Amino acid sequence: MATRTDAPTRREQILKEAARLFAERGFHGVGVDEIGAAVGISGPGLYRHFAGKDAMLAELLVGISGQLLTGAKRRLAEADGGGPGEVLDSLIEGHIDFALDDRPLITLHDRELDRLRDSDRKLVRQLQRQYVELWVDVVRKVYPALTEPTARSAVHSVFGLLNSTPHLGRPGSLPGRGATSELLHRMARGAFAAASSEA
Amino acid sequence: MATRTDAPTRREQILKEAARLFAERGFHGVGVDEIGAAVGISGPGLYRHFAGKDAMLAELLVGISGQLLTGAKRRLAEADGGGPGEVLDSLIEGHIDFALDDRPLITLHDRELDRLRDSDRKLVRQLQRQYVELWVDVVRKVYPALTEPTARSAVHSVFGLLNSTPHLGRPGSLPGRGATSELLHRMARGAFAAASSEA
DNA sequence: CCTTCAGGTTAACGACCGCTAACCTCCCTG
DNA sequence: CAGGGAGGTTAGCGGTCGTTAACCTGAAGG
Repeated sequence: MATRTDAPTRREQILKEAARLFAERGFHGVGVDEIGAAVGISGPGLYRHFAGKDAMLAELLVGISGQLLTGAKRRLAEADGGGPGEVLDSLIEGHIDFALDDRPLITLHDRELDRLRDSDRKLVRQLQRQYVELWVDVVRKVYPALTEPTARSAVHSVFGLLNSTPHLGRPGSLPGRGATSELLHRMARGAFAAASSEA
Repeated sequence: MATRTDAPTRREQILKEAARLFAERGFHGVGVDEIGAAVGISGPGLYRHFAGKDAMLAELLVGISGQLLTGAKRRLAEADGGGPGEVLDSLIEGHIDFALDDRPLITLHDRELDRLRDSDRKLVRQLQRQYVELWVDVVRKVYPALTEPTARSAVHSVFGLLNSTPHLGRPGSLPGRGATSELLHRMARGAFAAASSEA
């Protein structure tokens, strides 16, 4: 991934603001004029950069899913020397970083998927599924007692746990990013361990 | 709570279908005609039962928050003889039951709050806060090592975990309700325990 | 210096949507 | 058997919203 030191393009500004607004008020709750105003231009000016409102949402959601999957694959490759526990820790860390850095995107990720065109929705679903399966494989290596369907349920539930950051109040009310990250990490590991232990 | 054996009223039918549709496509994504069609009448007929579309959402969200809080208070009172661990188990069980039985409502609960009138939103937020504080108190009795802000973050995160049921696929793909409930329960306890353990 | 084009602008159209108005039809009750 | 209210219906109004059309402007390039 090229380190981006250059200023964000207009397209990127639009995507960022659109993500924030969609997350705050929902896709249908935000007008194109508002998105335009958020970047200093007016509504129809957006159409110089995107084919339509739907296209912005599609690019956002595909981007999120792809970014999550790509990051996970990279971490899997990088930590290949370590034990499975370290790989799982790396996956958890990556997901937490994403959830803390891009809260609006995390919110969108499981909220507005149905508004996509069929082809885009299928693509996003496929990327999501790959991401989940990647987690499931790692989790089952760390906790071999878990059956595959149970591991999948556990992974989804831990995603729910990690994605709870938007509900943790505005940054400042929570005890600092580092502490929050550590707390979430410990809880995720604890949840997996408990899922694996016999009833 | 009176045991309801009588048939659901038209109002209740409408609320149930509206909840399902709102959860599926978002508040702004559903038209009044669709809600009417879902109960066999046409759009404007709804206005014999509700002041408007907003009123349906308000009644749903206030109802959810109130139901959760009331149930939690009842469980707290009933299990007062037992240890704090049993009380926490009871709270977890109640929340899981609700999440499994009323998936659309759980989805709405943290998704459409901003569409409410100020007064309704304040009411819902107050009920939610009471519910959280009730959990925080119980959790801190079971895990005294937890500071209050940490316990609150942990509670929010466990809600995220328990509310993940809508993402677990349609009922049938998951290993049965009892097993799912037990898995979520174990994971929630494991997450709290891990939150409490030193880093 | 003229052209071109990227990236804006405002005006306006067409569709949709929440809601009201006006009307209809049972069913219950005095 | 009047009549009135509960619970529907359809027609239509008013506003909003996504999108397009038409036009403008400043900077780059030959």
